[in-house]
Order: sequence, then C-alpha cells, then structure tokens
Amino acid sequence: MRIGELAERAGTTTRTLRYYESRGLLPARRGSNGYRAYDESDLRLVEQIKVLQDFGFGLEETRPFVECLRAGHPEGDSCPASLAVYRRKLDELEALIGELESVRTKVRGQLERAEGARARLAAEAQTPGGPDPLCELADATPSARNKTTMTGNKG
Amino acid sequence: MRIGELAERAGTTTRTLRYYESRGLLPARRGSNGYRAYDESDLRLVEQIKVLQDFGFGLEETRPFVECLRAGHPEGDSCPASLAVYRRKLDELEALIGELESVRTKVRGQLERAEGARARLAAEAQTPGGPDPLCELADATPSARNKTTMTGNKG
DNA sequence: GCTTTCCTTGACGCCGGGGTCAAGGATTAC
DNA sequence: GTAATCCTTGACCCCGGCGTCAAGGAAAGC
Repeated sequence: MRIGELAERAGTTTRTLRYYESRGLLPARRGSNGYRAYDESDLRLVEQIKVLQDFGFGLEETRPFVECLRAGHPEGDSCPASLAVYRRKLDELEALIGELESVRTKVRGQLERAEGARARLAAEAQTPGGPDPLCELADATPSARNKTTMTGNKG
Repeated sequence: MRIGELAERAGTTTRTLRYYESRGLLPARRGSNGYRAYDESDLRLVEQIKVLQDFGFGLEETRPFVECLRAGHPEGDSCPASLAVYRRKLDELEALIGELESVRTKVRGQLERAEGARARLAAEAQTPGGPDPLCELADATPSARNKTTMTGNKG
C-alpha cells in the first residue's frame, strides 16, 4: 500500500504520515520507484498513534507504544514502558484537573463578587440622593467573539 | 516611572511590557527623550493582566478588563464586557475539565486492562506447559524523562 | 501520447507569549 | 570624562503538529 491509501484508511493525511516518519515513528520501506510502501501492521501503528493523540498524548509519548507494536507485541501497551507512560499521564491529568478546578473556583468567586458590586451600584442609582459612579450598565458588546483554547484535547 | 521600574514592580520583564504595548494593551506616554513613561495606574493594569494570565486567560481576553480600568472604573471587572469574559471562561473550564475527566477515565481503563493482561501472561509463564509470548517483563527504562504539557496554566 | 493523479523532497507559515541578541542613543554614578 | 546602566527599535528563535505551496518524477486511465 502506498502513502495515500494508508492516509485514507487511517483517516489522516500524507503530510502527517511523512511527519511521523521524520520523527522516527513510522519508518517506511521503499519501492523501486522510491515510493513508500506500507502494510497492515503500519496501519495498526498509525491507529495506535491516533488513539493516543486523541487522549492528548504528545507524539513523543506515543513512541513506546509504537515500538512495542513494532517489536511484535499484540498491543501497543503490552510493554512496561507504555504502562509507565499511562501512569505518568494519569498523574499529569490529576494535577491539571486539580488546577483547573481551582481556577474555576476562583473565577466563579470573582464573577459573583463583581456581579454583586454592580447590583449594589444599580440599587444606589435607584435610591434618592445617589449619584452614579456607574459604568455602562447596559450589557453591551455582544460582538466580541473569541476562540476557545482547548489545550491539547480534540473534539 | 520608566519601563524598567514598572517591570520590576510588576514582577515581569521589559520585553513583556513592550509586547503588551504592541498588542495595544498598555499604551505609554513618551518623555522628551523618547523613553516610555508610566504611572501607578499603569502598574494596576499590568497587575490585572497578570492575575488573569495566571488564571489561564489569553492576552486578548484581558483586554476588556484593561479597557475597563483605563475607562476609570475602580476594578477591571466593573464592566459588563469583563463579566462576559468571566462567564465564557467558566463555560470553557467546565467543558475542558469534563473532557479531561473523560480522558482520565479512559486512560485508567486502558492501564488496568493492560496490567491485567500482563499479569495473566506472567501467571501462565509460571504454569507448567506454558510458553512465553511475554515481552520484557522487567520494568525497564526508568531513563525516559518527559516534559509536562500544562496547557496554559502556570505553576 | 496525453492528461490527471499520485508520488518525491524541501521549505515556509501558524499560534501565544514572550526570550534573546544586536546596534546604537540617553542617563547616571563616580 | 567616562564607564556602567538604562533606554530605543528590529529581528530572529522557541514549541507541536502539522497545513500549504512549489518544482519535478512516476504511474494510471483512455
């Protein structure tokens, strides 16, 4: 099988496969015409990489799995080095989730505090004798669109 | 105050402050010598940016807060546009945390399955009549070090 | 034979938030 | 006066995972 077919069957692009090869993850035999030649086992390699990438693993982190498969083992995680990556990743996930939860709590607190402050100002504005140190109270600019930074995980 | 002093007082670098200026976040007056001149209110701007950056906000997301402060409001989140950013960020955090938890569950499952498979193979290896389709059972290569991808949040 | 498609390598672009020179002018300390 | 700092702008570098040309050879359909 040539690179185009492999890419299609794996649901990726030729560029990506060449990139993997350049990183030493997916070495390819060459036909007499110089074209890369792949077989079914290569397809399994690429699929393994995809699964891990979807988990948010970096390419380097997929290497033990790929080497494990290439060594002839039935699954990419049949080798201890792969298990070590799983464990390290779990630790990282725990840490990251914890930090994000902490941030969420803080941002929530900030939002509630700020909303409360605005509510108090609005009330004073109603009260006789109240001036208005008030901003744009109208909820303005719904035009501000942003892109979400998803930090490594896909959709 | 000149840029070096502001950087030091804000706990950042001159490069960063110039970068903010280039993004339109921190416009600076200029002295007759061409040097940037800042005052205390600029320090507050930079501090506001820092807080939000520590929350994992992108620079663009700090803009409403900064503009709110520059408009003379007591706090960066005194304006509705800032509150909108808080809310959007909370939604993103929820979504991201949810995805990470999902990944964590899946990786955990993979790890347990793979560990179980190895345990079964090890047991068979003990059993009389068992061959060994076994890999490197010894927990090898503690030498593989990696860098943690923390996706936007600092330490 | 001719066109279209597939393949090859190489090289630049992107995104965010700056780090890190480099060359030259201003200020300040002594 | 002069050396050590500070300031200025400009430009390239980093990371990860590719996307996107570009120029040219091979293969396949008709």
